[in-house]
Order: sequence, then C-alpha cells, then structure tokens
Amino acid sequence: MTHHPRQLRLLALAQEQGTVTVEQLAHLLGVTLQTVRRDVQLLAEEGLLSRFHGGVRVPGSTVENMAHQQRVNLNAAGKARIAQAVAAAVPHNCSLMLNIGTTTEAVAQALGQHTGLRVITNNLNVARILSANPKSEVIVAGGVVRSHDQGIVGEAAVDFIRQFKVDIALIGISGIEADGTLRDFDYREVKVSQTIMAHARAVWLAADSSKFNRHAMVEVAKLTQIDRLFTDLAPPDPFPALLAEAGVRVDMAAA
Amino acid sequence: MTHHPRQLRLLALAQEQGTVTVEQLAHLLGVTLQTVRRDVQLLAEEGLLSRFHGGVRVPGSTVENMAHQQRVNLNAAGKARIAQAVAAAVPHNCSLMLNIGTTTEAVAQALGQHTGLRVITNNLNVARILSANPKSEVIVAGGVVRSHDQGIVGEAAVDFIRQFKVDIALIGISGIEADGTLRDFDYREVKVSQTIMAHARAVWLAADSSKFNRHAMVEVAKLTQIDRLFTDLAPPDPFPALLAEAGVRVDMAAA
DNA sequence: GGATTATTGTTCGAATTTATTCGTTTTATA
DNA sequence: TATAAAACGAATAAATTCGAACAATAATCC
Repeated sequence: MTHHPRQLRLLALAQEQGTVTVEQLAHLLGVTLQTVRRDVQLLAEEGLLSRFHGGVRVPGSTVENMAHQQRVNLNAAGKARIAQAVAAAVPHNCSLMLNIGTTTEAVAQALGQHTGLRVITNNLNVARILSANPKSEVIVAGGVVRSHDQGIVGEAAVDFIRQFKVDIALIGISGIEADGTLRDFDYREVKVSQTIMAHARAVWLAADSSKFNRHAMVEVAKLTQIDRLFTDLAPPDPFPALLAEAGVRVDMAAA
Repeated sequence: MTHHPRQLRLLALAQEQGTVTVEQLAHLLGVTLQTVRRDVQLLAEEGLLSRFHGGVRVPGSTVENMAHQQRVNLNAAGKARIAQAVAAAVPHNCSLMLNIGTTTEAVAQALGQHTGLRVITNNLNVARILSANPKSEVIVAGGVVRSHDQGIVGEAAVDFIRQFKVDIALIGISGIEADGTLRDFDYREVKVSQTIMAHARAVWLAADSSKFNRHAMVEVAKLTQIDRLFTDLAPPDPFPALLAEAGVRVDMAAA
C-alpha cells in the first residue's frame, strides 16, 4: 500500500509552510475537510506528520528534539511531585551526583532554591538548570555529548566522576523489573550510573510509577543497592515485598 | 496531539524577550488573557516555562541568565556575519575547539549543517547547540560550571583539554588592546583558553568590531599567536599595522 | 456490462477549544 | 496594617473541530 498522490502533496504543503490548518489543506487540495482528516490521521500514525487541534505541522521542525521533549512530558505531573519530595529531603550544603534522565532534570529544577549544594552531573540539562542558581556549585563531567538527550557518556565521564565522593547519588533509570534489577537502555550510560553509585555514601532512586515492570536491556544495579526510593504512586506487586526485603525506604509523593 | 502553534509562538516570544507579561502575550498572539493563562499553565507544568505573577520567563532564568541573553544580542548582526564567515572557512570532517563567548556560540549555530566535525568545548551553550547536529560529535570539558554564561573553567577543564590536539582552535575574547595583547576578565577562563590554543594546529580568533580597544584585565595571548582573525568591520588604527606585522590573515565579513 | 470494492462527500453528535463572567488570591500603596 | 488594584483561576456558554456512519461516486475485476 503506497501513498496517494494527494497525500504526498499534503506532506509537501506541510513541509513548505511548516504548519497548515486542515481548512487550508482542504482548499489547496480541492477536497473536503473529512478527506483531509482521513489523510492526516493516516500520515500522523506513520509519524510523517504531527497534528494539533486545527491542523498539522512537520514533525520535529518545531522543537529541536521532539523525542526528548515528549519524554519530558511523560507523566510530568508525577515527576514534578517526586522532584519536590526529593528536594525536601536534600539538606542544604551537601554534595550530590545526578545522572541522566528526565526525572533528575525535574529534581534539578526543584533544587533551585537550595543553598551551598555541590552538584556533579553528566547531564547538560541538569547543569544548565542548576547553574542558574548562584548559591550552588555545579560540576559537569567531561566527555562525549549524546545528541538526543544531552547526556554525557563514555570512558572520559567515568574517569571524571571517579575523582569524587559525594553524600548522595540521585539516580534515574528506565525500568525496574520484577526480579529486583534496575535497568537502562544504553550500555555507556549504565557505566556512568554505576560509577556514580559507587562514589556516593547514599543512593537515592527517583522513579515514577511508569518505571515499574518496564523492560530495558542493561542492568544498572539491584534494588538492594538502593537506600531510598522516591515515587509518585504505590508500586504494584511484587515490588512492595521486594523493597521491604531490600531495606529500601520508600517516599511516596502522592497527588 | 502536540502543541498548538500558538503555544510554540508563545515559547519563542518568551525565549526572545527573556520575560513577557501575560497581557503582552495576549496582544501579540491575538487571544484573550484567559487563553494565554491556559497555555502558560500547560507549558509551565511541562517545565518549558517559568511563570511569575503577571507573566512568564524562560525556565531557570535568573537575572544572570538575562544578562547573558542581552550580551548575546549585543551586535548580534555582526556576530552572525562573522559566524557565517568562520563556518564557511571550516572544512567538513575536521576537529575543533571552541571556548567561552557569545561569538563562539554564534559560530556553533552556524556550524549546524557541517558533517563529521569533532568539537571540543568548555561552553555548555556551544555543546547544546552543536549536539543537536547528529552528524557531528561534541565533547564537553569537565569542570565547574560558571553560572553567568554556562562556561566551564578551572583546573579540571584544563586537564581535560590537554588530552586532545585538534586542527583548529576558535577563540573568542573580551578585548584586544593597542599593544597587541588579547585580554579577558576571568583568570580561570584565560587558563582554559590558553590551553585550547596550545593544543591546536591553527588558532582562529573571532572578534567583532566592539572588541578593539576594549580593556580587560588578564592577558590571554598576543596577536602573534593568532593565525587568522574574523571580524565584521575594518579594525581601527593601529590594528591593521599590528595585524600585518603579526602575520594574521584577516577575514572581514562586512554587511 | 455488471458486480464488487475502495474512495470521497455529507450529515450529525461528541469532544475540544475559546471567550466571557465573576469570585478569590496576590501584589502594590497609603 | 488596611485598602485598592491587578492578576488569577473556575465555571459556563458559544464556537470550532473532530470522527463515525452512511450515501454517492469512482475504480477494479470477472
């Protein structure tokens, strides 16, 4: 099944104008609104188009890294609540490490009013957010910048982090499996996260409810290595038992 | 369903101006205050915006950040022309180092379409801008992040940069004095810039016309260490003679 | 040519978005 | 601190947009 010529013209129009309304498209293509909507729905499902109420636009032209932006939006409210809870638990004048992840970025945002923090991170967004706070010091790890999420990974970052030992490691991850392992997608990122955990006196995990039972490839750590978990909803079975067994203190930031 | 174009325009306006009132937004976007407030609430929840009573600002923006925003706008046209000229002179598939400065940020922007670049920088803005280009690799130096311009300075950054040797060092500075010295304000930043120059086969200087005869405290280098100067207007006396004597090739990106 | 299938147009109820109004909260000023 | 002004957010009504159902038309196959 290939595309109708009209659908190709529709795509071309969207490309040209950046954004087009459904009504404009109907007029330009000489068909009814409903036909345009059918085409638009199809093309949007294939990812060739982003739609908004009233029209469409080319995907990705709007915000540079749409993928990252959309992940930020995933359960944004939950992440914000978690971030507030973490910030409330972090004392002033302590040292922290934050790894890659949208949840840690939310935490960085929430730490904006703290004083005397020393924060080490391999996440450029975290660095940008926290460096706006002149009362805290931000140290960024050196290394190769990953384009899709501004994270720094690789051997250089690992070496850099090894120089330090901090009070708290705040970790975000991709998934927690039912066997009690924390997992992530990128091998190089995992190396950094493990190093961060090894160089902290306490390890805190920030994970919103969507992370439970989500699968990812590479093992970062086991729940037993975690001292404290911040989440937004009560974890499903079998996690309460696992967490209790591992001696993890759970902080729930409910709505 | 993604963001409405109006919401993207709102974000762009906030980005441009640093801060905007709700009333201004309503007027500029041609909708009522209530609609603006709805958009603002949504975008703020997603962390794309910070709001205050009466308006919004770019997230994590403080007075510091604003100051930086304004510096970016200083002679923006001249910087953009210089950046274009530099980008035209940089071949594909080469290695670069970029230091701190709004001019180097403009260059980073202009390098967005190059392929196969390997860029090392101690400027988080440069890293952010260039990491959006998946055809190039960005390596950021580790170290303490300076809050007012997102630059990385200090001994760690110097050590990090010493590992590399690149084709071109692209340097921005605060002032060029009539005695042929290039100067900057922050001692720690100067150390980094000097290291960058020492670890490149060619040193290019990007300096708009406002830099000539501008005074700054710490000496970065002498004109004789520069291979090539990119500027937007003909330098005033006595610089043409100095430049010729130092053997600097001058590229003028006139309007 | 006739039957069948796919595509488009039409109509209409549901869902979404926007404007208006008004009570509440925040900020500025005396 | 008291008061006035401004800004905010909730509620509701009007307008717009969306999507489903079905009729009409075009394309395809035998």
